[in-house]
Amino acid sequence: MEINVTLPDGTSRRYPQGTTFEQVAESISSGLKKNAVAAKRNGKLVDLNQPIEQDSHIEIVTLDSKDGLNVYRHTTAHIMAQAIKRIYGNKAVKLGIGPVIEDGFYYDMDLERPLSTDELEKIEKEMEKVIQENIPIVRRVVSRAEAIQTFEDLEDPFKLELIRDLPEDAQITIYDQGEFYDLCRGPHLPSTGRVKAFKLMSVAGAYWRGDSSNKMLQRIYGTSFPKKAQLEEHLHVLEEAKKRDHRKLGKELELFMFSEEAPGMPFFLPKGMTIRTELENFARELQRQRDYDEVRTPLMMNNRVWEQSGHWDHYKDNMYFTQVDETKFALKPMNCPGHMLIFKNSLHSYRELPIRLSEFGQVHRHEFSGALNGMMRVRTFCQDDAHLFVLPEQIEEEIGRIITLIDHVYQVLGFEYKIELSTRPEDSMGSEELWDQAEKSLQNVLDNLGIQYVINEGDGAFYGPKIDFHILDALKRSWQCGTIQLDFQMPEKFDLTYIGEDNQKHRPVVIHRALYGSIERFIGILTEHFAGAFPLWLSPVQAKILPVSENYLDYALQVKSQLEKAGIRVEVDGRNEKLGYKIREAQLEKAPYMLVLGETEKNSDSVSVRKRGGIDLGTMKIAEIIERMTNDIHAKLSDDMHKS
RNA sequence: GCCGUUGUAGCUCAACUGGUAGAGCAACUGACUUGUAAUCAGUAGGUUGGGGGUUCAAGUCCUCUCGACGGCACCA
Repeated sequence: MEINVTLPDGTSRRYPQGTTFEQVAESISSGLKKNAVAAKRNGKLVDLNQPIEQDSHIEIVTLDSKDGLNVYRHTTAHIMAQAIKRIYGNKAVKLGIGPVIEDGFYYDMDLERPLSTDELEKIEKEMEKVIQENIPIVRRVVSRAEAIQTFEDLEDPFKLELIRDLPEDAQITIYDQGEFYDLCRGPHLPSTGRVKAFKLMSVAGAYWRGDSSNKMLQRIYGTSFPKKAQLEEHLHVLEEAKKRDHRKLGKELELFMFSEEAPGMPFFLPKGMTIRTELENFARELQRQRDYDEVRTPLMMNNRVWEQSGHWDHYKDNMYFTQVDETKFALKPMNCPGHMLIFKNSLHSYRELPIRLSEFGQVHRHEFSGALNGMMRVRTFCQDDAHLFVLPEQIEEEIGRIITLIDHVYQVLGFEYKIELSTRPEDSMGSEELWDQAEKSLQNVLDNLGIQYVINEGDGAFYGPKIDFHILDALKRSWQCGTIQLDFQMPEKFDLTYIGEDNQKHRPVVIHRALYGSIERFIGILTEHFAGAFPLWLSPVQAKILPVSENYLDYALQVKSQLEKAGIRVEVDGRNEKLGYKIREAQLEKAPYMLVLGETEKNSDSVSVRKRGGIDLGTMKIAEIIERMTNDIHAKLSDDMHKS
């Protein structure tokens, strides 16, 4: 009997019933057979060696596709599990789950003792053997009873738990791979010999099923690629990312530091502080133009404020407290309550709204020690925060204006970004109606502006839904920075009112927003994004003046003072060193401009200009270089955006 | 917080199985007076993160503790 097989391009072919996907691939071309790793039947991934019993839409999955790569990596994970069981004993290794992730795979397992990094090499060697043996990988459908029996015999509690949780009608499959077998949905490569390049990356602890009340298993991370060169390339990219690590660059470039005396709390060094001030002033100026009023509120307030706002209920475990004169105070973990108190400080007419209060507000949040990470995750940071008190009918327009503002900031810095809409979390405050209304408004604004976004279910703040901005850095990593949150709760909690046209009290709506999010973290992101070579306007030292010998120090200082008068940040390297040495250091410090001067320059009121990266702009008059630099500084140009 | 790794001079790193801490760079001093990515010589620099223990002897072994790193969990 023959069946009808439809291929992705719409053509259909006839095959005898029971023909395998691999045979179909072979019938199309031998190249396709060679590249095939799995197949799709009516959109569902299946093994190549499965027979086709009915008319189907099929697709041969090759290594070039994401699905193909995932199958390849998943098989690598099984090979790793097999190798580990060979080394440490079949029953001594209890397997958890071993899925594919972004750049590779991992397998969680319970072993008697912790694995060391040296042991990874041993495991890699054994994996190499498994691959050499080119063991066929065979799918086997089993009954629930058989499956339970199999893993009871193996004394593997995790697999038994997985089987127990499978739906009643689920088809249970086991993949056999020589002496090794594993509960698995599949599909897999036809045999172990197909894996060409892999590497085990690291071991780490991971809770069984991601639940911190469960046992901690050992997770082994690895990756694999169809070609050795691709693996090399991947490892190279990781190396490059390491070079850009903001913790390393922050130390080398003297931007910020950390001390044991204040874990997770950054110290800004003079150069880092310059960057921070520039970022703040940039935002400050944009906000000034958009009718924001800047304020500053206390770092700590009476605990009852936090009880009133709901922060205490939701976040007391992450707040810092102090007690003075019998009064319990809390360090602010957010700025909103302070701004609510400012709003309440006076009576407001509907004519005044929207009122936009901004603050560079330093907040403290007690993060778990294991969560800390350089500037990216800290225990104190500055939010470029603002709260907009608006009439209900002003919500959409105000949000639209904030979106435009954030877009402008990211464009100046050269960031692409993505938008997410986060909706009501489980642990939320207030009525369902208000939440629905708030979510609807945010959605409306985005839809009306024709903005693409994805919905992040249940990820909103406890007091309201939010629009999050995720920037993509130079290495295409995504970071949540800007945020716009719509809040009907705080106005209730603080009983905020304005006097309406009808002379009655009405409740305003609050919009929380941040452009950078955390300034500390944003600086960390910028450091990695620019690999420390900040755009001119952000550079701590914009020009480094390099006299060719000590004899020209006086002239160097003259030039310095002229540039300083023009508002340019300059340093003179007056040390008794050769020019090449000073250039090398200025380059390592990533100064955007190096101004070399000696006899010729001194006699002509000029400097010899070398740009960061070695581009020689030749000799320029002092006035010329000042004009060029001040123009670029004001235009906030990035290196790659410069016209000449 | 949990699992694992780790902590030596300002920085980057060395010191075999326990035998009394060393190099490069930086700093300082001097010589050279320098033209586009490292001039030469000399000097100084450390209770080996901190506490306790084992030992004739601890950077090295044990223990407690603090920090950092890689993950997990958490992330208003």
